Amino acid sequence: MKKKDFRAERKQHRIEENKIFILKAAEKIFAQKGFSLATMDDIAEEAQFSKATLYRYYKSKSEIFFEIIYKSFEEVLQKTKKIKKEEISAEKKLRELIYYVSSYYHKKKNISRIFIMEKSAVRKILNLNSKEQFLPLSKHPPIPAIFKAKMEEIFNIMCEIIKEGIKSGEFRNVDIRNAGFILGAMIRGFHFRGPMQDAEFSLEESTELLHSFFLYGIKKDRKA
Amino acid sequence: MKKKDFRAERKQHRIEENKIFILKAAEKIFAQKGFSLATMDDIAEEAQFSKATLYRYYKSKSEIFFEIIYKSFEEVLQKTKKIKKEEISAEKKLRELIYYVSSYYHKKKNISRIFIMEKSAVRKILNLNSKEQFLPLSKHPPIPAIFKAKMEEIFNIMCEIIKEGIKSGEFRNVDIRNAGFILGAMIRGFHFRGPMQDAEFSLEESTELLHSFFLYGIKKDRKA
Amino acid sequence: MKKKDFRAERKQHRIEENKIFILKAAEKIFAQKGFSLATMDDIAEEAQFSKATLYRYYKSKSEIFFEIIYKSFEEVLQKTKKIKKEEISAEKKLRELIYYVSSYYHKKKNISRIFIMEKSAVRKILNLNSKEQFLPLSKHPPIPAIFKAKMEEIFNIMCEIIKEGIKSGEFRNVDIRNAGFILGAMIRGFHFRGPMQDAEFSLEESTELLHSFFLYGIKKDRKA
Amino acid sequence: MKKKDFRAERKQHRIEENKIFILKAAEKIFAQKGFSLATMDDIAEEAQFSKATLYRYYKSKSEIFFEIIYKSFEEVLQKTKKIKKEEISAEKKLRELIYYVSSYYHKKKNISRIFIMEKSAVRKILNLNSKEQFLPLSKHPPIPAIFKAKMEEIFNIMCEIIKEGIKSGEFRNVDIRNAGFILGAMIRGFHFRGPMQDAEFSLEESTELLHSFFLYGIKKDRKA
DNA sequence: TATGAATGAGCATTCATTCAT
DNA sequence: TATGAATGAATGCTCATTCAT
Repeated sequence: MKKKDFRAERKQHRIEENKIFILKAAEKIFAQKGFSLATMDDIAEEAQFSKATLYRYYKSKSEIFFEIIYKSFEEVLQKTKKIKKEEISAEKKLRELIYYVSSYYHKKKNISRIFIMEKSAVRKILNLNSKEQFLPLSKHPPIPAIFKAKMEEIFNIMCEIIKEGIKSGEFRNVDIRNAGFILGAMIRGFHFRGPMQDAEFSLEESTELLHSFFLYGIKKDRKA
Repeated sequence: MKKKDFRAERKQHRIEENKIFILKAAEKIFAQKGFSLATMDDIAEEAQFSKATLYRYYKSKSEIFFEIIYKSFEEVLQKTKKIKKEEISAEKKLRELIYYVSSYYHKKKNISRIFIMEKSAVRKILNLNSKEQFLPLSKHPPIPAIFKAKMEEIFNIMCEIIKEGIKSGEFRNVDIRNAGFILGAMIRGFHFRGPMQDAEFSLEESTELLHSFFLYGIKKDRKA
Repeated sequence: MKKKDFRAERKQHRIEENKIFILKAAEKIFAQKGFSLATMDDIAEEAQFSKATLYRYYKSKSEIFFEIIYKSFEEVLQKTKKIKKEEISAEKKLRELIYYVSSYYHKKKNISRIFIMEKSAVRKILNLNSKEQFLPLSKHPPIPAIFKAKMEEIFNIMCEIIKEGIKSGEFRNVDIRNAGFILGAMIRGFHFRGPMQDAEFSLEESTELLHSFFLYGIKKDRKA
Repeated sequence: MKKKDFRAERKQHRIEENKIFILKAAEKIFAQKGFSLATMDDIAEEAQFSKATLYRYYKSKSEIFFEIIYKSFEEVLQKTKKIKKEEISAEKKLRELIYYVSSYYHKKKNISRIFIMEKSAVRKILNLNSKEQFLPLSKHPPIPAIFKAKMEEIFNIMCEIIKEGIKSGEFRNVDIRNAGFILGAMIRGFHFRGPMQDAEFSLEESTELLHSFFLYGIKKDRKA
């Protein structure tokens, strides 16, 4: 009995490993080529599996991409939650947030690019994966909803940190959601430069810069 | 002789008109579908030319895209120069700049997305225009000097406006290029939200928000 | 003006020719391999066009097959109508009918095989051409009215010929539709032998045989 | 020793059972989808075995199909022989034959369709069983003697029944083999209607119809 | 010049079959 | 023995680009 359990477990483990391996390979390829230009052959070669094998693990190219994005979101959400709970000043939380999101963008720069940018590709992907949306077939709930929800959750946490700062008197009494928006935009925009702006900042420099400008602005004198 | 000149001129004019017409059509399609998903058939249909005719005017799909981007840059550069020369405070110039760039992004949202984001599409595009280059896959493609130059020119103008503000005492004594960077990032990031964030701001609201946060930050108290 | 008309006409003609050429090639291939085993590559090679060109003329493999069947039906229907109108005895009409249908089966043996036999392939084909239909999987697919109508028309003409014969006193007073059914079955079955029955009859022999056996089944008066 | 024998026997028995079980499943799937469209996955799922296990019992998809057809033939042959030996009039034997063959077609409708119709599938199948043969594409494949022999045996029995009838004065003095041919054709054609002819006859009705039409074609003496 | 026609090179996906445990 | 995993070889279909008129 035990043996069998172990075996099943190991098998499950192998499957999980392979799926992750494929995901890694796919991520690399997607990052290099974007969604449309990436081919299953590329991914297969990178993953050192045959193309057909890819299809044992994932139903389609779209599903692979979907999975990558999904895991990304989840990861960011978890980390963001953790930061929020720490017992430090709002300003410090902000810094940590900026640092983490920056590092995330740094790591996943190109994948997130695709998601944020290849608008109609993404639309296609999500449509394809949710044509059967009227049937609760797969484990993933109706697609756009889940992403939207996760995005909002992340955004809300950002807002709450800002709120804390206002309450504690650290921050001005700005519109919270607008501020959240601006912060998100700054970080995003900072890491999504075009293919020709190559000024390089270290993670620390990036964080420092973003943090400082978001906190202080550039105006010399301020009324409130 | 004169007659011929006129004829040639008119012909040249017609050609120019057609090229622009094609560009407009292509822009619309690229905006809708991104680079990879847009087909020459789509563009031809939109432009009401035959596909083959497109190839009379442009060597390739890539070249069309290239041309669109190129004209965009030129337009932004001219406008930016104009703003700089106006006789108003740096703060006001900044506001105008934000307003203009925002409106630009608004108009060309999807096209600029593609340029900024579809990294390997861009690589492909630009390669075609300079076939001798075999680039390493890992880095930004070596961009034709012309683009780089234009970008820098735009960026420099932004920096000069900030510099003016510092000189005139309007702005804090921040690092100019960093500030320019942050400003660019904010605007860019503000207009490049993912496919599911749909908060909408009017152009005026956007400008106000960006301007205000860039100027003042969110911190309540400031030392310098 | 005239020139243009001619040109357009000639062009239209060329298109029609090519379509027919492709159809011929496809028919040959389908006959050799059946629907599923026939590939677009096969057809393209046979037609001496590139595969992509096939798709200029027909939207899909299914459509090609569909077209072949459709034209077949039409041809048979026309011929059948003509036979019915001739001013000869019912018995002779029957013979002509048998002769014609036999020659038709002979020519199109394998194509008609596919249509009559590759049930689920046909279902697939026809579904594709009429997506609006949601069929129960268990039964015959609701076929485009057009096919059903044509088939019935043909069948009805057969019945009418039999009816004529009964009225004229040539035939026994059998159930007309049953007799029609049997006649159809005889001819069909005669020409659809398995892949290992290779007794060969000439067209005349086939006709004679079928006619004689069918007739002496329903003929009222007989010598021997 | 004895023990071992039992074990071996039981094992053999299990194997036989499994083979039959697989055959049943395959038959169902083939009937639903035809040869080409049926996948080993389908069959495996239906048989509740793993795909690989199928290959333990049969070398290929083709072999499975082959086996199904083979058993069919054998069954028909046995039954036909039995009918022939019965001590009843030729007319009655004919009726029994028609009844049995009809019921057989009814049961195996789709399988027999495939065999009779999917010409090149059959060629493929049978080739696999005799790899040395490279056949011209235009003609019937050289079929294993065994099939041909069985078919002929069945056909011969039909002929002999007709012969009996002629001898006994029940039937006209027709060409025996031709009559056999026509009978076969009638039954076959009756049960192989296209996908759109859906007149339904009960087994009894079918038999009655076929018998009556065939008989009154060859019967010497008739009342009406 | 303008364009309908033609195509080579791909691409996502499938499936019969083999392999390793 | 039974099977989950792996894959080579296809296959239908697409699309940027070229050709011929």
